[in-house]
Amino acid sequence: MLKVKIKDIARETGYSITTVSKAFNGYKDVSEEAKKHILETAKRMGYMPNAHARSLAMNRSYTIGVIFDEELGYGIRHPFFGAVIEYFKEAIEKEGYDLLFISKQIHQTNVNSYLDHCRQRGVDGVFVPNAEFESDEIKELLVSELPKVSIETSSGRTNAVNSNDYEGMKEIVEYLISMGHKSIGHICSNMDEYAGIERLKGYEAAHKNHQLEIRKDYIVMGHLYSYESGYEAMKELLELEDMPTAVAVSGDMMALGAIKAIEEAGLSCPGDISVTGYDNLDILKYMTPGLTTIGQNTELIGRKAADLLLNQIKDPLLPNKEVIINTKLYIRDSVKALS
Amino acid sequence: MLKVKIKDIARETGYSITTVSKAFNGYKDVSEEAKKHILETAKRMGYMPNAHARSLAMNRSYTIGVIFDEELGYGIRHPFFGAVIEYFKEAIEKEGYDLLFISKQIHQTNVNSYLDHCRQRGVDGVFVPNAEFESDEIKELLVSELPKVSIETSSGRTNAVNSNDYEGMKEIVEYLISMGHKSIGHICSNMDEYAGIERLKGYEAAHKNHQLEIRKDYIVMGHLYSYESGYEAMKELLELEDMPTAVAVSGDMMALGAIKAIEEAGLSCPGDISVTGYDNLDILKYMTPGLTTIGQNTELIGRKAADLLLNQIKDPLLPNKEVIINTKLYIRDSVKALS
DNA sequence: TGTAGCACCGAAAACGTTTTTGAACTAGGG
DNA sequence: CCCTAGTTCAAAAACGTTTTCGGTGCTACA
Repeated sequence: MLKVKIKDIARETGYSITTVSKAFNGYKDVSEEAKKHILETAKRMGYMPNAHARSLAMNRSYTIGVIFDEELGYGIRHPFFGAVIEYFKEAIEKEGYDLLFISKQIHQTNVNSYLDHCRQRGVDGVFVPNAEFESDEIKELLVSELPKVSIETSSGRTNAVNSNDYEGMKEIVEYLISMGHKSIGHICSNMDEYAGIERLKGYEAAHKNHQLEIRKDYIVMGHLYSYESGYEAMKELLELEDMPTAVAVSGDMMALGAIKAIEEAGLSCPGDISVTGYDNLDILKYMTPGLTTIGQNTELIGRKAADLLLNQIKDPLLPNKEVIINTKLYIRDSVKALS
Repeated sequence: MLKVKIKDIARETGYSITTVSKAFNGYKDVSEEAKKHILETAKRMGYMPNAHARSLAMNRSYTIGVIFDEELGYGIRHPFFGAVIEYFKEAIEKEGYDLLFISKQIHQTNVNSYLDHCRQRGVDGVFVPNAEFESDEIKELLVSELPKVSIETSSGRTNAVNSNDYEGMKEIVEYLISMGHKSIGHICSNMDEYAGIERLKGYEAAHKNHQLEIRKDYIVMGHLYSYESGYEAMKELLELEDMPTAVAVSGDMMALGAIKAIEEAGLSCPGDISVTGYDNLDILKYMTPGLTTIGQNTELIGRKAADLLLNQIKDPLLPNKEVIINTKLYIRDSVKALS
């Protein structure tokens, strides 16, 4: 009852297994009549191909593996990567692929590597959103022969899609400058990651472009984009004799923490100190003061990543590509104009 | 080079294919010596089993499908379901299963049903977080023979894990009452969903318990938990001659919208009107006023769902179960005590 | 009439496993 | 010395497809 297979349709229609299979797969050497007959009975009998058998025979699974390790333990809930993964998923689904989450464990096998797991599952390609989180595991994967695409890396080893973090931070700092700010602090994120490095460079570039001095003591480290680290970092800045009039923060959560610190010190944002964020979290538009920030185009990033990967799957000889997606400045109320 | 298979190990060790396979799968009829020899050469040669071949032979894929349709277009980013899926994923991965997202489309086949897709992919079980979103597609799936588990349903057709939405709303409304409030509004969410219905019941139960009148005009509909719908709903309440002193809102985003409406009317929360939310979004703890709300235990929900499903996969005769997970009240500053 | 080409079809090998069945051998008990 | 039971192994079928290769019959053309 359950499970009708090609053989059943062959028997029912009188054609051979070969012909039935061909009818499904668009081969030219099957007559219109046969094709119609086969397709109809297939439908009537509720036939559906067995993906495992198919993958085995074709060495092709129409499955994309996603490998997502990150330090915060957010997993899928990570506001940036979660969004990117969602859009990536939508894009590959449109092409008939399914998304498979690859874990380190695998059933009843002493395999403990992402790469092994991918090979075992026979995925057609891999998506590594957070490739910067460089365990040996990930490295091994990145140098493998599998078609793959990553986000926020730049190495030539993989297809990559990056946010233009350099320009993004440069733009928002120049916006601060245009609003009359001359002493601008920077709360940055981890310096072992693409994003953190690029954003700091952008901060510095904006200063150079406008002949502003870059002060070491105005640059303070945050950690993992957390609210708490933003709060602590801001406290450091507040202790300075000549505090900055504005702070460009490298993440929205950190910016919120920074604002909290400002308010606790009896000051106000933007009244006394202007603050900008980075990420454009969904929730921001509902908060007061509305945080001026840089938004990354997660939708385009996800879609573009899917593009690159799918293309390379279709044509494995395609060289790796890197594309850069522009960011966008969202102006709200957390920056005061200085006269 | 690439792809070493059982046959290669058989040739290398001198044992048969059968014995090699058995060595891997813990069969008793292979000597310790043989087993050791086989395992060692397998490791040396970098062997890994082909999951597709395995699935084909065993009719078992160690893959769980997740079907997630929701009306907001958030997908994975949905704050509640995203979290549940993440914890579910972690739980099944621990048992050696992988998570496969099931889309409606499938490669080169005119299949347009979730159920078909699941069968085609040969998943061992299905996770349907948002089963309440009842398209025919989903219904067809829910009555199928596949092991499955859902969230926020109650039908007996599937294993189900539910938040105790009834008790949750009852608790927070009773908290409002304990703070001296006697006229309490309710902004509710969609009435065609489990959560909306249960929460309204909880609101009413709290009133009955304390002999408070339930006023029809105090209950106003929100839509899809959106900020905007909360804003609009609150405006309706504000137009009443005798406004409530507190409003129990059925979702945090709607609550934020409600607060916005209150402030726009020149009133303050909690000064003039107290507001409570539902969901305990991560971001809330960083906002002012801190929203008093009910948190759902997404971690436990996800883990429990995994439990139920995995158990039924191991023993398909197991009857469907429903479990209820308790919620938790988070008291912050959006409720004023009335004297 | 012979032949080249075309349209249609099927046999069989291949994909890489698991699992059933039974064979060969060993040891132990009578 | 025979029989039984236990241990270790291998042959082969099965899982459900795809794909290569060759075969048949027909048409058209020289």
